[in-house]
Amino acid sequence: MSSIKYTTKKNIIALIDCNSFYVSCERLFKPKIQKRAVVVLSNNDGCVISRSQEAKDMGIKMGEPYFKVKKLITRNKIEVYSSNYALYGDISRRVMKVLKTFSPKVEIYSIDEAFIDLSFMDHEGIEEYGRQIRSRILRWTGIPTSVGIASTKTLSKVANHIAKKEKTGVVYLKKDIDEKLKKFPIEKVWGVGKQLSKFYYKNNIRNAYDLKNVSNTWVKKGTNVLGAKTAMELRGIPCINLQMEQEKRKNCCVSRSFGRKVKNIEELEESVVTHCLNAAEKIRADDQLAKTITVFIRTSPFDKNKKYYSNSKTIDLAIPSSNSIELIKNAVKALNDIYKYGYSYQKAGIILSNLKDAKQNDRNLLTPLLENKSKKLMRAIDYTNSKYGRYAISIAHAGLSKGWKMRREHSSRIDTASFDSLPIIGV
DNA sequence: TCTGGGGTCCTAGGACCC
DNA sequence: TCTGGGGTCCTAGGACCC
Repeated sequence: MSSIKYTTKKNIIALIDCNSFYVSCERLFKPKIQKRAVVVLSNNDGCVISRSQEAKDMGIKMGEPYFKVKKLITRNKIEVYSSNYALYGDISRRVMKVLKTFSPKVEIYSIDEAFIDLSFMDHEGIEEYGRQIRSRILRWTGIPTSVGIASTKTLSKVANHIAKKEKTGVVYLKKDIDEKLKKFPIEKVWGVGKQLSKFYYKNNIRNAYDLKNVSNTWVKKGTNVLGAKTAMELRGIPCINLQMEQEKRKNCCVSRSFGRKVKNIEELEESVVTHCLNAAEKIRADDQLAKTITVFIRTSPFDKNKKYYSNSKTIDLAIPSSNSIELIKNAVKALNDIYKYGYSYQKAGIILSNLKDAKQNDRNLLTPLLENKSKKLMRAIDYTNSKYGRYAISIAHAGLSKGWKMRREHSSRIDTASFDSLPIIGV
Protein backbone atom coordinates (compact mmCIF):
# COMPACT_ATOMS: atom_id res chain seq x y z
CA MET A 1 0.00 0.00 0.00
CA SER A 2 1.18 3.46 -0.71
CA SER A 3 1.56 5.81 2.20
CA ILE A 4 1.24 8.92 0.11
CA LYS A 5 -1.04 11.52 1.61
CA TYR A 6 -3.13 13.65 -0.65
CA THR A 7 -6.09 15.91 -0.63
CA THR A 8 -8.98 16.13 -3.04
CA LYS A 9 -10.25 19.62 -2.42
CA LYS A 10 -9.78 22.34 -4.96
CA ASN A 11 -6.16 23.21 -5.41
CA ILE A 12 -4.72 25.89 -7.63
CA ILE A 13 -1.01 26.47 -7.62
CA ALA A 14 0.93 29.06 -9.61
CA LEU A 15 4.64 28.80 -10.24
CA ILE A 16 6.27 32.14 -10.93
CA ASP A 17 9.72 31.86 -12.43
CA CYS A 18 11.96 34.78 -13.38
CA ASN A 19 13.18 34.67 -16.96
CA SER A 20 16.99 34.35 -17.26
CA PHE A 21 17.12 35.71 -13.75
CA TYR A 22 20.79 36.62 -13.32
CA VAL A 23 20.93 38.15 -16.78
CA SER A 24 17.77 40.13 -16.06
CA CYS A 25 19.35 41.44 -12.84
CA GLU A 26 22.44 42.62 -14.70
CA ARG A 27 20.26 44.25 -17.32
CA LEU A 28 18.43 46.31 -14.72
CA PHE A 29 21.46 48.48 -14.25
CA LYS A 30 22.71 48.54 -17.80
CA PRO A 31 20.08 49.67 -20.23
CA LYS A 32 22.57 49.24 -23.05
CA ILE A 33 22.53 45.46 -22.83
CA GLN A 34 18.75 45.29 -22.82
CA LYS A 35 18.64 43.94 -26.37
CA ARG A 36 22.10 42.38 -26.47
CA ALA A 37 22.99 38.75 -25.98
CA VAL A 38 24.19 38.33 -22.39
CA VAL A 39 25.50 35.49 -20.23
CA VAL A 40 26.39 35.27 -16.55
CA LEU A 41 29.16 32.97 -15.35
CA SER A 42 29.35 30.81 -12.24
CA ASN A 43 31.89 31.39 -9.49
CA ASN A 44 35.45 31.44 -10.73
CA ASP A 45 34.08 32.32 -14.16
CA GLY A 46 33.76 28.56 -14.63
CA CYS A 47 30.48 27.87 -16.39
CA VAL A 48 27.62 29.67 -18.08
CA ILE A 49 24.73 29.67 -15.61
CA SER A 50 22.35 32.24 -17.04
CA ARG A 51 21.68 33.17 -20.65
CA SER A 52 19.51 35.77 -22.30
CA GLN A 53 17.17 34.51 -25.02
CA GLU A 54 19.56 35.92 -27.64
CA ALA A 55 22.45 33.93 -26.17
CA LYS A 56 20.32 30.78 -26.10
CA ASP A 57 19.47 31.30 -29.75
CA MET A 58 23.15 31.54 -30.58
CA GLY A 59 23.66 28.05 -29.23
CA ILE A 60 25.14 28.75 -25.80
CA LYS A 61 24.18 25.83 -23.57
CA MET A 62 23.34 25.95 -19.90
CA GLY A 63 26.17 24.87 -17.63
CA GLU A 64 28.74 24.85 -20.39
CA PRO A 65 32.34 25.58 -19.32
CA TYR A 66 33.24 29.13 -20.24
CA PHE A 67 36.53 28.25 -21.92
CA LYS A 68 34.68 25.95 -24.34
CA VAL A 69 32.34 28.68 -25.58
CA LYS A 70 34.71 31.60 -25.35
CA LYS A 71 35.22 31.70 -29.11
CA LEU A 72 31.51 31.60 -29.81
CA ILE A 73 31.02 34.35 -27.26
CA THR A 74 33.62 36.67 -28.76
CA ARG A 75 32.51 35.96 -32.29
CA ASN A 76 28.94 36.86 -31.43
CA LYS A 77 29.92 39.79 -29.22
CA ILE A 78 28.01 38.35 -26.30
CA GLU A 79 28.21 40.36 -23.07
CA VAL A 80 29.77 38.39 -20.22
CA TYR A 81 29.35 38.94 -16.48
CA SER A 82 30.76 37.24 -13.41
CA SER A 83 28.03 36.37 -10.96
CA ASN A 84 27.08 38.86 -8.28
CA TYR A 85 25.01 36.96 -5.74
CA ALA A 86 24.57 39.90 -3.39
CA LEU A 87 22.76 41.71 -6.19
CA TYR A 88 20.63 38.70 -7.22
CA GLY A 89 19.66 38.02 -3.62
CA ASP A 90 18.55 41.59 -3.18
CA ILE A 91 16.46 41.66 -6.36
CA SER A 92 15.01 38.27 -5.46
CA ARG A 93 13.74 39.60 -2.14
CA ARG A 94 12.01 42.44 -3.96
CA VAL A 95 10.33 40.06 -6.40
CA MET A 96 9.10 37.84 -3.57
CA LYS A 97 7.74 40.82 -1.73
CA VAL A 98 5.62 41.75 -4.74
CA LEU A 99 4.36 38.17 -4.98
CA LYS A 100 3.10 38.35 -1.44
CA THR A 101 0.64 41.00 -2.55
CA PHE A 102 -1.13 38.33 -4.62
CA SER A 103 -1.51 35.48 -2.14
CA PRO A 104 -1.00 34.95 1.56
CA LYS A 105 0.49 31.55 0.82
CA VAL A 106 3.86 31.83 -0.86
CA GLU A 107 6.62 29.27 -0.96
CA ILE A 108 9.95 30.74 -1.97
CA TYR A 109 11.37 27.76 -3.78
CA SER A 110 14.66 29.18 -5.01
CA ILE A 111 16.30 32.50 -5.71
CA ASP A 112 14.21 32.95 -8.85
CA GLU A 113 11.10 30.83 -8.32
CA ALA A 114 8.11 30.73 -6.04
CA PHE A 115 4.93 28.68 -5.77
CA ILE A 116 1.85 30.55 -4.64
CA ASP A 117 -1.54 29.21 -3.65
CA LEU A 118 -4.46 30.53 -5.67
CA SER A 119 -7.10 28.08 -4.44
CA PHE A 120 -9.21 31.01 -3.28
CA MET A 121 -9.74 32.10 -6.91
CA ASP A 122 -12.53 31.20 -9.30
CA HIS A 123 -11.40 29.38 -12.41
CA GLU A 124 -12.58 32.15 -14.70
CA GLY A 125 -10.37 34.85 -13.27
CA ILE A 126 -7.19 32.82 -13.03
CA GLU A 127 -5.47 33.64 -16.28
CA GLU A 128 -6.09 37.34 -15.92
CA TYR A 129 -4.72 37.17 -12.40
CA GLY A 130 -1.59 35.51 -13.77
CA ARG A 131 -1.14 38.36 -16.22
CA GLN A 132 -1.50 40.87 -13.39
CA ILE A 133 1.21 39.08 -11.43
CA ARG A 134 3.59 39.30 -14.34
CA SER A 135 2.97 42.92 -15.08
CA ARG A 136 3.19 44.06 -11.47
CA ILE A 137 6.51 42.28 -10.94
CA LEU A 138 7.82 43.78 -14.15
CA ARG A 139 6.65 47.27 -13.23
CA TRP A 140 7.84 47.22 -9.64
CA THR A 141 11.14 45.38 -10.03
CA GLY A 142 11.96 45.33 -13.74
CA ILE A 143 12.21 41.55 -13.82
CA PRO A 144 10.34 39.58 -16.52
CA THR A 145 8.69 36.36 -15.37
CA SER A 146 6.69 33.39 -16.60
CA VAL A 147 3.66 32.06 -14.77
CA GLY A 148 2.44 28.47 -14.87
CA ILE A 149 -0.81 27.57 -13.16
CA ALA A 150 -2.32 24.14 -12.48
CA SER A 151 -3.77 21.92 -9.80
CA THR A 152 -0.47 20.56 -8.46
CA LYS A 153 3.07 21.79 -8.11
CA THR A 154 4.38 19.33 -10.67
CA LEU A 155 1.74 20.37 -13.21
CA SER A 156 2.39 24.06 -12.55
CA LYS A 157 6.02 23.35 -13.42
CA VAL A 158 4.85 21.84 -16.70
CA ALA A 159 2.64 24.88 -17.33
CA ASN A 160 5.54 27.18 -16.59
CA HIS A 161 7.77 25.37 -19.09
CA ILE A 162 5.12 25.74 -21.74
CA ALA A 163 4.69 29.44 -20.92
CA LYS A 164 8.42 29.96 -21.35
CA LYS A 165 8.66 27.93 -24.52
CA GLU A 166 5.67 29.47 -26.23
CA LYS A 167 6.51 32.90 -24.85
CA THR A 168 2.94 33.45 -23.79
CA GLY A 169 3.89 34.57 -20.33
CA VAL A 170 1.01 32.82 -18.59
CA VAL A 171 -0.28 29.28 -19.02
CA TYR A 172 -3.17 27.84 -17.05
CA LEU A 173 -3.27 24.08 -17.47
CA LYS A 174 -6.97 23.34 -17.39
CA LYS A 175 -8.16 22.00 -20.73
CA ASP A 176 -6.56 19.35 -22.94
CA ILE A 177 -4.03 18.53 -20.27
CA ASP A 178 -3.35 15.08 -21.71
CA GLU A 179 -2.53 16.50 -25.12
CA LYS A 180 0.03 18.79 -23.54
CA LEU A 181 1.51 16.07 -21.37
CA LYS A 182 1.99 13.88 -24.43
CA LYS A 183 4.25 16.53 -25.89
CA PHE A 184 6.16 16.97 -22.66
CA PRO A 185 9.39 14.91 -22.61
CA ILE A 186 9.85 12.78 -19.51
CA GLU A 187 13.26 14.24 -18.70
CA LYS A 188 11.76 17.69 -18.28
CA VAL A 189 9.31 16.59 -15.62
CA TRP A 190 10.12 18.05 -12.21
CA GLY A 191 11.73 15.35 -10.10
CA VAL A 192 12.84 13.26 -13.06
CA GLY A 193 16.56 13.61 -13.57
CA LYS A 194 19.13 11.89 -15.70
CA GLN A 195 19.04 8.50 -14.04
CA LEU A 196 15.29 8.26 -13.78
CA SER A 197 14.86 9.32 -17.41
CA LYS A 198 17.13 6.48 -18.44
CA PHE A 199 15.06 4.05 -16.43
CA TYR A 200 11.79 5.38 -17.81
CA TYR A 201 12.96 5.37 -21.42
CA LYS A 202 14.03 1.75 -21.00
CA ASN A 203 10.50 1.00 -19.95
CA ASN A 204 8.94 2.91 -22.81
CA ILE A 205 7.87 5.89 -20.78
CA ARG A 206 8.85 8.85 -22.91
CA ASN A 207 6.64 11.70 -21.87
CA ALA A 208 4.64 13.04 -18.94
CA TYR A 209 1.49 11.40 -20.24
CA ASP A 210 3.12 7.96 -20.22
CA LEU A 211 4.22 8.41 -16.62
CA LYS A 212 0.79 9.58 -15.63
CA ASN A 213 -0.66 6.32 -16.86
CA VAL A 214 1.53 3.68 -15.26
CA SER A 215 0.61 2.16 -11.94
CA ASN A 216 1.85 3.67 -8.73
CA THR A 217 3.07 0.33 -7.45
CA TRP A 218 5.20 -0.14 -10.50
CA VAL A 219 6.74 3.33 -10.23
CA LYS A 220 7.40 2.94 -6.55
CA LYS A 221 9.03 -0.41 -7.07
CA GLY A 222 11.24 0.82 -9.87
CA THR A 223 12.15 4.13 -8.25
CA ASN A 224 11.04 5.30 -4.82
CA VAL A 225 8.25 7.10 -3.06
CA LEU A 226 9.19 10.40 -4.70
CA GLY A 227 8.77 8.86 -8.15
CA ALA A 228 5.27 7.77 -7.22
CA LYS A 229 4.45 11.22 -5.92
CA THR A 230 5.49 12.74 -9.23
CA ALA A 231 3.17 10.36 -11.10
CA MET A 232 0.30 11.21 -8.76
CA GLU A 233 0.87 14.91 -9.22
CA LEU A 234 0.77 14.51 -12.99
CA ARG A 235 -2.69 13.00 -12.49
CA GLY A 236 -3.71 16.22 -10.78
CA ILE A 237 -3.64 14.81 -7.28
CA PRO A 238 -1.61 17.08 -5.00
CA CYS A 239 1.00 15.18 -2.96
CA ILE A 240 3.65 17.83 -2.52
CA ASN A 241 2.43 20.56 -0.25
CA LEU A 242 3.31 24.20 -0.25
CA GLN A 243 6.01 24.90 2.28
CA MET A 244 5.31 28.35 3.54
CA GLU A 245 7.75 29.03 6.26
CA GLN A 246 11.40 28.69 5.46
CA GLU A 247 12.76 25.95 7.61
CA LYS A 248 16.19 26.41 9.06
CA ARG A 249 18.90 24.65 7.17
CA LYS A 250 20.19 21.32 8.38
CA ASN A 251 23.64 21.63 6.87
CA CYS A 252 25.75 24.58 5.96
CA CYS A 253 28.38 24.14 3.30
CA VAL A 254 30.86 26.73 2.11
CA SER A 255 33.27 25.71 -0.60
CA ARG A 256 35.07 27.24 -3.54
CA SER A 257 37.28 26.24 -6.39
CA PHE A 258 40.59 28.03 -6.39
CA GLY A 259 41.52 30.63 -8.95
CA ARG A 260 44.62 28.53 -9.61
CA LYS A 261 45.88 25.20 -8.41
CA VAL A 262 47.08 25.08 -4.81
CA LYS A 263 49.80 22.75 -3.60
CA ASN A 264 50.94 23.74 -0.15
CA ILE A 265 49.06 23.26 3.04
CA GLU A 266 49.44 26.86 4.16
CA GLU A 267 47.27 28.09 1.33
CA LEU A 268 44.79 25.27 1.77
CA GLU A 269 44.59 26.22 5.40
CA GLU A 270 43.91 29.84 4.55
CA SER A 271 41.01 28.86 2.34
CA VAL A 272 39.55 26.36 4.80
CA VAL A 273 39.74 28.93 7.59
CA THR A 274 38.09 31.55 5.40
CA HIS A 275 35.27 29.17 4.47
CA CYS A 276 34.91 28.21 8.10
CA LEU A 277 34.54 31.84 9.13
CA ASN A 278 31.82 32.33 6.54
CA ALA A 279 29.97 29.17 7.50
CA ALA A 280 30.15 30.04 11.19
CA GLU A 281 28.79 33.48 10.49
CA LYS A 282 25.91 31.98 8.50
CA ILE A 283 24.81 29.61 11.24
CA ARG A 284 25.13 32.34 13.87
CA ALA A 285 22.82 34.49 11.78
CA ASP A 286 20.26 31.67 12.08
CA ASP A 287 21.01 31.18 15.75
CA GLN A 288 22.23 27.66 15.22
CA LEU A 289 25.00 25.50 16.61
CA ALA A 290 26.94 22.82 14.77
CA LYS A 291 27.65 19.44 16.25
CA THR A 292 29.68 18.15 13.33
CA ILE A 293 32.28 19.67 11.08
CA THR A 294 33.57 18.19 7.83
CA VAL A 295 36.49 19.41 5.78
CA PHE A 296 37.05 18.24 2.23
CA ILE A 297 39.70 18.85 -0.41
CA ARG A 298 40.11 17.52 -3.91
CA THR A 299 42.15 17.81 -7.06
CA SER A 300 40.50 18.47 -10.40
CA PRO A 301 38.28 15.60 -11.54
CA PHE A 302 38.73 16.78 -15.13
CA ASP A 303 42.49 16.58 -15.30
CA LYS A 304 43.07 13.21 -16.89
CA ASN A 305 46.84 13.56 -16.81
CA LYS A 306 47.11 13.71 -13.06
CA LYS A 307 46.09 11.32 -10.36
CA TYR A 308 42.86 12.26 -8.68
CA TYR A 309 42.74 12.71 -4.95
CA SER A 310 39.69 13.56 -2.91
CA ASN A 311 39.24 13.13 0.77
CA SER A 312 37.23 14.41 3.68
CA LYS A 313 37.36 14.23 7.42
CA THR A 314 34.51 14.66 9.85
CA ILE A 315 34.93 15.72 13.44
CA ASP A 316 32.22 15.36 16.02
CA LEU A 317 32.32 18.17 18.56
CA ALA A 318 31.81 17.29 22.20
CA ILE A 319 29.70 20.42 22.61
CA PRO A 320 27.80 22.00 19.69
CA SER A 321 29.28 25.34 18.80
CA SER A 322 29.04 28.35 16.50
CA ASN A 323 32.23 29.86 17.79
CA SER A 324 34.53 30.63 14.87
CA ILE A 325 37.67 30.02 16.83
CA GLU A 326 36.49 26.67 18.12
CA LEU A 327 35.31 25.56 14.69
CA ILE A 328 38.48 26.71 12.99
CA LYS A 329 40.65 24.78 15.41
CA ASN A 330 38.85 21.60 14.46
CA ALA A 331 38.80 22.41 10.76
CA VAL A 332 42.54 22.87 10.71
CA LYS A 333 43.03 19.62 12.57
CA ALA A 334 40.83 17.80 10.06
CA LEU A 335 42.64 19.36 7.12
CA ASN A 336 46.00 18.22 8.44
CA ASP A 337 44.67 14.69 8.63
CA ILE A 338 43.69 14.51 4.99
CA TYR A 339 46.29 16.72 3.32
CA LYS A 340 48.73 14.84 1.13
CA TYR A 341 51.83 16.43 -0.24
CA GLY A 342 52.38 16.42 -3.98
CA TYR A 343 48.91 17.06 -5.33
CA SER A 344 47.57 20.13 -7.11
CA TYR A 345 44.36 20.93 -5.31
CA GLN A 346 41.45 22.51 -7.11
CA LYS A 347 38.84 22.92 -4.40
CA ALA A 348 38.37 22.96 -0.65
CA GLY A 349 35.32 23.25 1.50
CA ILE A 350 33.72 22.90 4.85
CA ILE A 351 30.37 21.51 5.97
CA LEU A 352 28.78 22.27 9.31
CA SER A 353 26.11 19.69 10.01
CA ASN A 354 23.87 18.34 12.72
CA LEU A 355 22.77 21.92 13.18
CA LYS A 356 20.65 22.65 16.21
CA ASP A 357 18.74 25.61 17.46
CA ALA A 358 20.97 27.49 19.87
CA LYS A 359 18.01 28.15 22.12
CA GLN A 360 17.12 24.51 22.48
CA ASN A 361 20.64 23.41 23.11
CA ASP A 362 20.73 21.40 26.30
CA ARG A 363 23.37 23.01 28.35
CA ASN A 364 26.43 21.47 29.71
CA LEU A 365 26.78 22.47 33.33
CA LEU A 366 30.26 23.80 32.83
CA THR A 367 29.76 25.87 29.73
CA PRO A 368 27.35 28.74 30.32
CA LEU A 369 29.96 31.18 31.51
CA LEU A 370 32.45 30.45 28.80
CA GLU A 371 29.76 30.39 26.20
CA ASN A 372 28.44 33.78 27.15
CA LYS A 373 31.80 35.34 26.76
CA SER A 374 32.42 33.88 23.33
CA LYS A 375 28.91 34.75 22.26
CA LYS A 376 29.56 38.39 22.96
CA LEU A 377 32.79 38.30 21.00
CA MET A 378 31.12 36.63 18.01
CA ARG A 379 28.26 39.09 18.09
CA ALA A 380 30.70 41.96 18.08
CA ILE A 381 32.52 40.51 15.09
CA ASP A 382 29.33 39.89 13.13
CA TYR A 383 28.10 43.38 13.87
CA THR A 384 31.34 45.04 12.83
CA ASN A 385 31.51 43.07 9.62
CA SER A 386 27.97 43.87 8.64
CA LYS A 387 28.59 47.54 9.33
CA TYR A 388 32.06 48.05 7.95
CA GLY A 389 32.13 45.41 5.27
CA ARG A 390 33.06 41.84 5.07
CA TYR A 391 36.37 40.88 6.67
CA ALA A 392 36.67 44.15 8.58
CA ILE A 393 37.49 41.86 11.44
CA SER A 394 38.88 38.50 10.55
CA ILE A 395 41.23 36.00 12.00
CA ALA A 396 44.91 36.09 11.26
CA HIS A 397 44.79 32.51 10.13
CA ALA A 398 42.51 33.38 7.22
CA GLY A 399 45.49 35.06 5.62
CA LEU A 400 45.73 38.33 3.83
CA SER A 401 47.30 37.28 0.57
CA LYS A 402 44.57 34.94 -0.65
CA GLY A 403 46.45 34.04 -3.79
CA TRP A 404 44.04 31.14 -4.18
CA LYS A 405 40.88 33.16 -4.34
CA MET A 406 38.54 32.85 -7.23
CA ARG A 407 38.60 34.68 -10.47
CA ARG A 408 35.95 37.24 -11.25
CA GLU A 409 37.10 39.00 -14.32
CA HIS A 410 33.77 40.18 -15.58
CA SER A 411 32.21 41.61 -12.47
CA SER A 412 29.77 44.43 -13.00
CA ARG A 413 30.44 45.60 -9.44
CA ILE A 414 26.87 46.55 -8.87
CA ASP A 415 25.92 47.02 -5.28
CA THR A 416 22.25 47.74 -4.72
CA ALA A 417 23.14 49.20 -1.36
CA SER A 418 25.31 51.82 -2.99
CA PHE A 419 24.10 54.94 -4.75
CA ASP A 420 27.04 54.86 -7.11
CA SER A 421 25.60 51.96 -9.03
CA LEU A 422 22.17 53.43 -9.61
CA PRO A 423 21.58 53.71 -13.33
CA ILE A 424 21.25 57.14 -14.80
CA ILE A 425 18.05 57.57 -16.71
CA GLY A 426 18.05 60.01 -19.56
CA VAL A 427 14.80 61.87 -20.10
C1' DT B 1 45.51 27.31 -18.98
C1' DC B 2 40.37 27.45 -18.00
C1' DT B 3 34.72 22.59 -15.95
C1' DG B 4 30.02 26.35 -9.81
C1' DG B 5 27.97 26.07 -5.28
C1' DG B 6 24.54 24.92 -1.95
C1' DG B 7 20.98 22.31 -0.58
C1' DT B 8 17.27 18.15 0.38
C1' DC B 9 15.56 13.56 0.62
C1' DC B 10 15.70 8.46 0.12
C1' DT B 11 17.59 3.83 0.48
C1' DA B 12 20.50 -0.01 1.46
C1' DG B 13 23.23 -2.04 4.53
C1' DG B 14 25.79 -2.44 8.80
C1' DA B 15 25.85 -2.22 13.86
C1' DC B 16 23.61 -3.13 17.75
C1' DC B 17 20.06 -4.72 20.91
C1' DC B 18 16.97 -8.03 22.99
C1' DT C 1 25.10 -29.10 19.81
C1' DC C 2 21.72 -26.25 17.89
C1' DT C 3 23.63 -20.47 15.63
C1' DG C 4 17.14 -16.56 15.05
C1' DG C 5 14.78 -12.80 13.87
C1' DG C 6 12.79 -8.48 14.44
C1' DG C 7 13.45 -3.85 15.47
C1' DT C 8 15.96 0.65 15.56
C1' DC C 9 19.47 3.78 14.53
C1' DC C 10 23.11 5.60 11.84
C1' DT C 11 25.80 6.48 7.75
C1' DA C 12 27.40 6.68 3.05
C1' DG C 13 26.19 7.24 -1.31
C1' DG C 14 23.10 8.39 -4.85
C1' DA C 15 19.58 11.10 -6.98
C1' DC C 16 17.33 15.21 -7.39
C1' DC C 17 16.67 20.44 -7.33
C1' DC C 18 18.05 25.43 -8.65
